Amino acid sequence: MRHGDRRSLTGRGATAPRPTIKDIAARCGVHPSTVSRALSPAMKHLVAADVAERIQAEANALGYRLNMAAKGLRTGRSGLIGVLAPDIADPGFPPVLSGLAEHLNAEGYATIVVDVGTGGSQQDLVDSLIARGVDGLVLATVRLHDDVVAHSVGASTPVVLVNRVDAAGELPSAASDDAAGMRLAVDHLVALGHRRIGHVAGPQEISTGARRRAGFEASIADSGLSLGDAPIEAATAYTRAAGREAGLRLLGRKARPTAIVAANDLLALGVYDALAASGLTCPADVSVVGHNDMPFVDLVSPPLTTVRIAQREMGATAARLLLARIRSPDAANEHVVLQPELIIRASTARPRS
Amino acid sequence: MRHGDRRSLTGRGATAPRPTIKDIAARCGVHPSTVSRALSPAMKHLVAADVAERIQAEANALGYRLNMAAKGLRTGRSGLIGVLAPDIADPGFPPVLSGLAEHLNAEGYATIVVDVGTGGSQQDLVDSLIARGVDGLVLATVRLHDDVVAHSVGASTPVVLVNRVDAAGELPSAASDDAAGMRLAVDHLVALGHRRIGHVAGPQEISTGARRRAGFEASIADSGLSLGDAPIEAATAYTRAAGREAGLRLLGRKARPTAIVAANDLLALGVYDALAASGLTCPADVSVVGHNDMPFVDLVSPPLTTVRIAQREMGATAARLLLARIRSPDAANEHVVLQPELIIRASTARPRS
DNA sequence: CTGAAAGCGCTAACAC
DNA sequence: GTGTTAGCGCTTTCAG
Repeated sequence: MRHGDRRSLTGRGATAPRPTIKDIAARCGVHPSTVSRALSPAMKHLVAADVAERIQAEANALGYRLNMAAKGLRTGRSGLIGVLAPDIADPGFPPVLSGLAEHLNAEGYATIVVDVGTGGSQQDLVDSLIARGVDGLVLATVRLHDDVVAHSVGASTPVVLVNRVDAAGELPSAASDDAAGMRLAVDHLVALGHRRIGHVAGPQEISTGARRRAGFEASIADSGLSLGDAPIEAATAYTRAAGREAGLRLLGRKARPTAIVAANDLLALGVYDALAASGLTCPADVSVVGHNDMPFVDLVSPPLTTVRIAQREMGATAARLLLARIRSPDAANEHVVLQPELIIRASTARPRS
Repeated sequence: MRHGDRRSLTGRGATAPRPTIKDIAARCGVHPSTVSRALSPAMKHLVAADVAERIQAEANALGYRLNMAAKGLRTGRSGLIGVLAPDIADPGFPPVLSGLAEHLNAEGYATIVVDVGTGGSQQDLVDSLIARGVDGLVLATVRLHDDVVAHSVGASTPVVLVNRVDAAGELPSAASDDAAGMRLAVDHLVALGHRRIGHVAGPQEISTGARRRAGFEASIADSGLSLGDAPIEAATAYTRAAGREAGLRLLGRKARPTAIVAANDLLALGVYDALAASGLTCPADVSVVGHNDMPFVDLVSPPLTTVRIAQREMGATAARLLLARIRSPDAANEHVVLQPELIIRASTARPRS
């Protein structure tokens, strides 16, 4: 189908209204419902081949486009999926979104992404998405104990979580194995000879923050190290600035750690800032490990050793879970946990002896 | 308005259908149209205060949400804006999107973003957005000579361009002043003493690629340098890999340039790769300048000197242009050009004497 | 195989 | 101020 043979936008003059199935019906001398059938792949078999062809031709000539709002009103399904994103400018999120959209588009759904930063409360945004008739919701923003979760459980619109989970595990989710990621990081540092390893934790009301912290503590204990030699400072947000603050606090401790594992890459970059501010160098004085492997951390100085999480796959999985929920709303809760991978670069080295 | 006092999602049981104005009307003993009026801020003044209040209360109690599809079908306006993005994972785009969405949300519009990478042809995506009834379109993907532009001119759905322009300037646009940006870059290098300055150009079918190249040539000429000493290699795409290839070609020239200005930051990072592969160091052997100032280029090694473009403002401007177009479709074409700024970091230095 | 009729939820004339 | 009526564009029984 070439583009030239339909007049999509132009050609009808700037003011002509969009053609409807009625217009096509009139020109073909058939009833609108016949046009509807001919133009619907699923119902096309119910109409005579020659008639269907004539209708199709006329539709193309007119540049006809199905009105999804009308269809949605009639069928009760909009083909829209709402996505609540933490902050679209956060470099960590786009890959997830990309995996999500790709999967959803393939099934005929369009995604409408709302940045939580710019709007009102999370619940209001969810409500406005519901008002738009979304067939499902993907939340990438929930806190461990979050009102939206309570409101979403058993709701008529299916909801899945991505990148984060709720404390009670009441909603289906696709997330990375945070504990495994921290184990990878800690084991790597221990193998290098580090014995005093600090942690810049993420916000504790967010599952990644809490679980990575817990994973850190468990790994330290399992390595036979004392938790007393594993100081933790929690950052107030997943930002470079908050990482710097927490990093500074960690470096100010009496027994300065020889390595720091951060709950994510942004925090790790903040730790770089703290190191610079303290006149220390990485990895000579302090080794640093991040989490997520966001774009370009291989280019910073020094290139960041980090735990790579499967972001695109996480998005694709969330899409799959949501689609399953839409088809059978009462299916059991599935929590998909994706395995991370340690990417060793130049920010980690043996401690000074 | 607290969240507790409405039951939005839960509380009606998982299977109950969403309440409609009819339900509210029945419970309040009024006609549906009265409910419609009471719930519409613009029409509320037409209904008695006490009745309006009762209706509002009942709506809250029921967790009623306006059905936008139905409203849109009736009014012909969906409150949806379609955005065609080049690649959501490209770190340059999110700030634009963020500025766009913020502005649009404030006016009650939701944005539906489609990644051109994952779908079919650009025109098909536009058509599907039109089928969804979008009130306007923002294209961040057009090439200089692009069919979509021809199809969009005089179309019934307003279209604006962001970050890019079409060759004939037929559509309203918000973009950075590419020529001014290149002048900033070239002047800076000339002031440092460079006399052989190369350019890694972007794809020439894209306005930024073509205009930055033209701006580069003009600046070189105006600086009194010979174009013979200003070799240019065009990259095939705005990617780090393409930048590396083009950079390698530039560095392979007989008279190697002492400085390279890249058409964007991703290409500049590719030039870093090319330098590393050639055993050269930046800025000692070759200075590098990027364009866009995308997130974290201040952290790469060496921190990148680059031309900062006003991305959020670009998005906000595009939103403004689109809203203006929606209100008066026949307004004159406006091309807003935003001024860039040179951010000097450590990738540029005096040439070796 | 095709036509007729009804209605999804909402708004906007137009009455009273 | 409020009710009545009609219809946006589409799908889907139900007849024939």
